[in-house]
Amino acid sequence: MEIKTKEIEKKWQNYWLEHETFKVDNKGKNPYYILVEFPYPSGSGLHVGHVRSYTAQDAMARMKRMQGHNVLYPMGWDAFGAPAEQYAIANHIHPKDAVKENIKTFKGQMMSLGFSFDWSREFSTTDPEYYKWTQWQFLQFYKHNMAYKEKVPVNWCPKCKTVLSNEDAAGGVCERCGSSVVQKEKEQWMLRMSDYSEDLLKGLDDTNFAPKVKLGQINWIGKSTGVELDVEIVGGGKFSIFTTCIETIYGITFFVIAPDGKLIKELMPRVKNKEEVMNYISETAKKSNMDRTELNKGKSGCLVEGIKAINPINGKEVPVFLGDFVLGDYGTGAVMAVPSHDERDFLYAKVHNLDMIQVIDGASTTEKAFEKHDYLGKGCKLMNSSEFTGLAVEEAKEAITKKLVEKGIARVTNNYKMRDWIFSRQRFWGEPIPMINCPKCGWVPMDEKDLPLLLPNVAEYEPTEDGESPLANITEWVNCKCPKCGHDAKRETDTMPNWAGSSWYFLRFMDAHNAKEFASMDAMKYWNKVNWYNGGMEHTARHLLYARFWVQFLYNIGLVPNKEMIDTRVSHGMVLGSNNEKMSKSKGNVINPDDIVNEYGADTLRVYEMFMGDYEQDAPWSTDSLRGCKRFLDKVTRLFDKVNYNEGYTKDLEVIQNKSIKKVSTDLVNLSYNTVVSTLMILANAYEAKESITKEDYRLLLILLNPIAPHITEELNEQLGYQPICESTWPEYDESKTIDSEIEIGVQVNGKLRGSIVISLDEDEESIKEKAMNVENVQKNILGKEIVKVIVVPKKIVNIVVK
RNA sequence: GCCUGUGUGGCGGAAUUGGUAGACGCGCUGGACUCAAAAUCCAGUGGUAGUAAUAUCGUGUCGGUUCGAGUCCGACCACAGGCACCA
Repeated sequence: MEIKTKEIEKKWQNYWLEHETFKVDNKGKNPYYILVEFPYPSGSGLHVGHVRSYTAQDAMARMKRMQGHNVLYPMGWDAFGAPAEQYAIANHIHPKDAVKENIKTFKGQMMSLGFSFDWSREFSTTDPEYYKWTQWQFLQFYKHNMAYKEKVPVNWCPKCKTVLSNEDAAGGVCERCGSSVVQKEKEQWMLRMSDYSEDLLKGLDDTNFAPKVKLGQINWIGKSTGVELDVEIVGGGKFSIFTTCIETIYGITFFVIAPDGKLIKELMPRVKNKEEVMNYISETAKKSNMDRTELNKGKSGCLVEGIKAINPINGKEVPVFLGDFVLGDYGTGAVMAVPSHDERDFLYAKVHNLDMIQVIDGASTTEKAFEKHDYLGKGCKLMNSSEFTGLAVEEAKEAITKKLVEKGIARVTNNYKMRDWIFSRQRFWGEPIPMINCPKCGWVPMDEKDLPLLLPNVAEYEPTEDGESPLANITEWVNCKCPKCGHDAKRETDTMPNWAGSSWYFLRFMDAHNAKEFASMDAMKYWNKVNWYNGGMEHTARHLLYARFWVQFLYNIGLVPNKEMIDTRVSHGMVLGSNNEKMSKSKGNVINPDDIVNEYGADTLRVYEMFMGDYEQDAPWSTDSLRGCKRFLDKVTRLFDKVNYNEGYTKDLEVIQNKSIKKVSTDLVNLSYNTVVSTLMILANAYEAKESITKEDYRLLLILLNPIAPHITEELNEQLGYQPICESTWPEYDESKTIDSEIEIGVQVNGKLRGSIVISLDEDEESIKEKAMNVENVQKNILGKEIVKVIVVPKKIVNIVVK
């Protein structure tokens, strides 16, 4: 049998397209929704990493279809974002044109790999028919008081001239351009995501996310339970602090407040060293949160002269400091400092030469101790704490809380790390925020019937110097009438973050061309949930949380059928370069899937990417291993010439065939793609060892291999004279035929392997023992020794214990 | 620092509930076929010793539990990713 790879791959890709093999309707039995993260269509084309996850889910989709499921496996484009905008600015074209080109490239590449996407549901987040609904949903957020505009300290990238969310400014550098991020105050649209902290936490119970994914979400939400405590200021006024260690309250020797918070502004009139304080505040403003929290181990800060605070438990007056390690937007923006029992406070106290009072006995308070982390005082008792002295830490926590709560100056509260979602971007290439600023009415939402609010059709634009969106310069676009009073007004020029469109795209796939709604309730009820969502680990915190928040909001206003619309979430490892580093142009280790498809064929690339390693772990590229997969497919092809004219299956292949069906069927849904391939290699090897095999033997191998290598298997199957595999059913296995009648088990003496015996499945223990004892090498090792006991583990092992 | 992963041959990696460690593939060595090469096929391939049977060591390190540990427990080390003076 000779196979012309390029021709047959094209042939079957056309067949699937012409027959609309993978197009699904929103009806029928067993709906099953498999989703892979849709790509950002960058200028560099499809990455071999995309091929890995798309192939994996494609294989699952193909099997599920053959098993009788109505499988939705859609694909689209997440095409708003900075790179397209920057490319467009540099080349003086409209980003939509650049995006159109890139999508064409991506789609062609995907086509050449034979993915079984339902292309009838394709869309891009940049299509006006799509972003109309993203804007519409924003209006729902606004109308339900979930969107608001507020001046907040934000991360500012001086190069991109835009604000970044905390997530985007990780490491103190702009995720996009690498410039240092500075802090700046700016009016931003915000979504009240923090209102959903508890729901987002609880909702995880209704999902089947992988444990590490759930943990990622939990850590991001960052719930902690503690006490919010009112602190009086000498001479009037008060502020609040949040602490999780209220039991150390007698150890307070100072308070620290955030230089970027509201409190210090309020106190300013009473501050004696205004100049010093102002200087420190402006110094802090230059730093990103990362600078403040990580790099500044020196514990910078300054005393706020003229302000003294009163420890509410004992009336003691202590000084108040500014310290940039306290963040204005977390907790209350102020902390109580107990240098004896908190490492951070300890270091701060050392630098500023402040008092320390030990209040937990046995928890030592030296630098060494903090290094060894024994300052938590677990199981230790309180000291220097008035009537609470002698209580264990946990008891004291409860008792002190009770007393303060009864006094009406403290509340038990939960605090969450997760903040509201900064939803504005000062960019051109995003969904325009459909809000109008009227000098008379203030912010007025656009009329829903006027959506979509289209981006202007201009190819020339630059970011403004003051950081406004490029849209601000396009006056004919900006100027409009107030929908409420008709007065001259101006549009919001900020656009949405690129997370917006991806927060609900999986809902749109359920009903991709609905012109009346973002998706009909009927369609969403039919598919019910995304059964299986695959993506990169880097998206399991941000994107997944945004998407869940978005869905929960839609659920609360009655627009989606479930509070969680994604059931299982799994993540895959990266495909690294052959040098074990991330692929990048600068490192010269990039593999272009087109080259591989051209030289070896799509099937070979698909098999290799499944075989390259543990799907959930990173794996380096190896062209040698790829060639091995090509050889495997050649071997499968050669087996065609072994086919005889006998009916049915070959009897003595029965066990390995049933084993293979079982293994492939289960491994394909357990992310064990690499062992699917090895199982099929073993099956092919077994076939090869035969003089000849039957048509049905051969076809079984082809069907099992089809999800991973769909082209070649369809072709060989057709040559055999069968109907296409994609229109066939998946084989079932007979459990009783998956077990060999005779198996070999090891024999150990004192836990060391000394030989092996072959036993039948129903062999009784006595007979097994006898066989084990008679093994020559076992005899040698037990000679002259007392047999203490003989352990026989059925079907596993025999261990003879001697002394 | 914290959280989460991951450490198994020359390489990628296998190994349901603890039960013959290294499946499968790559690479390498030797051989067959060939004028030759490619392709293919056959044999071998964790280290050490030995012609061999076999012995011994061996799943990041050190301990422990067990008849038996890659797998369980306790300390630690290294690497990767994420988060963070989070009070």
